Amino acid sequence: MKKGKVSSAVIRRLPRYYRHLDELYRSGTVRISSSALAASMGLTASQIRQDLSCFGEFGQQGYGYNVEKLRGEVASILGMNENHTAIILGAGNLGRALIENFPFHLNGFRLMAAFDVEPRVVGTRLGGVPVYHVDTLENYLADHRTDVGVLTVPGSVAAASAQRLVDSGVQGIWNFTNIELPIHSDQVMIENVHFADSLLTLSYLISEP
Amino acid sequence: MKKGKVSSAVIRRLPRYYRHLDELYRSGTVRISSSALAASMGLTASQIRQDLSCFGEFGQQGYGYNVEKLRGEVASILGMNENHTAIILGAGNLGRALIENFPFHLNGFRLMAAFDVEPRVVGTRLGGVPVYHVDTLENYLADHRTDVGVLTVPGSVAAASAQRLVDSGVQGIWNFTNIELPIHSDQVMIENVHFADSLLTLSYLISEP
DNA sequence: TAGATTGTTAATCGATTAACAATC
DNA sequence: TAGATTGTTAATCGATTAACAATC
Repeated sequence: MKKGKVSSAVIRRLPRYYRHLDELYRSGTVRISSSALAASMGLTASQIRQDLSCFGEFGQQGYGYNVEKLRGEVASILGMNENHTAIILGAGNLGRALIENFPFHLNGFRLMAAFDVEPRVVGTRLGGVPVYHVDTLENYLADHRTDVGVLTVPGSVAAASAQRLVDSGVQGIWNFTNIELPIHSDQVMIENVHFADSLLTLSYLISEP
Repeated sequence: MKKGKVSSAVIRRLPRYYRHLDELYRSGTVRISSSALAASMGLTASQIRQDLSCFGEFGQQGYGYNVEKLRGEVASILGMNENHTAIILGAGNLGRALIENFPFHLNGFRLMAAFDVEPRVVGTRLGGVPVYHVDTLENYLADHRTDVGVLTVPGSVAAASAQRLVDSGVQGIWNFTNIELPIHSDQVMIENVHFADSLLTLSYLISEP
């Protein structure tokens, strides 16, 4: 039964469900029970059933879940069928790594353009994606509906770049800078990928008790 | 008062505390109260005091916390003073981005070496870090105490590479591949940076209600 | 049908928040 | 001293787990 508000704990688990279901699907598994999925993911069957019940009834008593169907449902819940568009700000090493290696299309996104200031890269294409000068960002965004801006600029210009994205009306920012963006708008969702936080967590875990 | 077991929710907040305290410190702030810190981080003062009390008593009634001291305590809790060493497997785009741009030393790590198979890069240096052939990995690890292996190899060799790191006795793996590593050892901590999970979370948040 | 397994309600557990005595 | 703020204990809230009737 569709509920109003889904907790952030559940939302954070959804991509993992998708990943596991996709793997099961590609390995040819047709059906799976909540307890089998739980065992393979290191969760409890109860939790999986409870999580899924936030969005609907996808299983069948005595049978379990059809893998292909459930995978599709989770994809749909995640918005993977909504033809999201993205642009990326910053075509340095990390930006290039994402442009050339990250499979945006497998996650329901089309990466439409990149923006940078470096004369050697502006005007070229990286992995099929055109690179424009960042001065033309607002013009581009006015003409092309863009859902997400990927932020891989230097920290020194992160806040200003984010503000430009917000002012141009993007819905989400995927932030790879080490800055806590000073954006507090209900209109814009911010998802941070803080490498340092991740490494420091690992540092804690391997350190002296 | 030092407690036995610290919840993972608390651990995940520690790097953020460090980041904010470091920023306060560098901006010249000398003291801060739990409520002021809470306001600036979007938490409650209660939570901050509760979190810190897992590790000791760092404040003073009527005064609050000395920023420099608390920053140092959190750094120490995170293991930032333990001279951790790391190597990186995979010097492709993403690997290079980390080698050249990620400030390992600011997080208590020294990045000692990179490993790859590509003849054009093996034998060179990237950002001051020597690149060796991955065939020499075990020899290197036998001779150099290494705490963390950073995994930026293609997904197809991720599991095998991780196993080699584990067999050579690293304590932690910082995993950037999109694979859920099939390592289940109490000896090795794994920290995943799953880009796709992060983007799909954002996808959910900006999608139709 | 009998066995299996769901979706959901109730019970438990853990994490966050509130309150306050201690004290700088 | 008086005001401020801690560390900690108690209360609340939310998330996870257990149990079970419904049913394929």
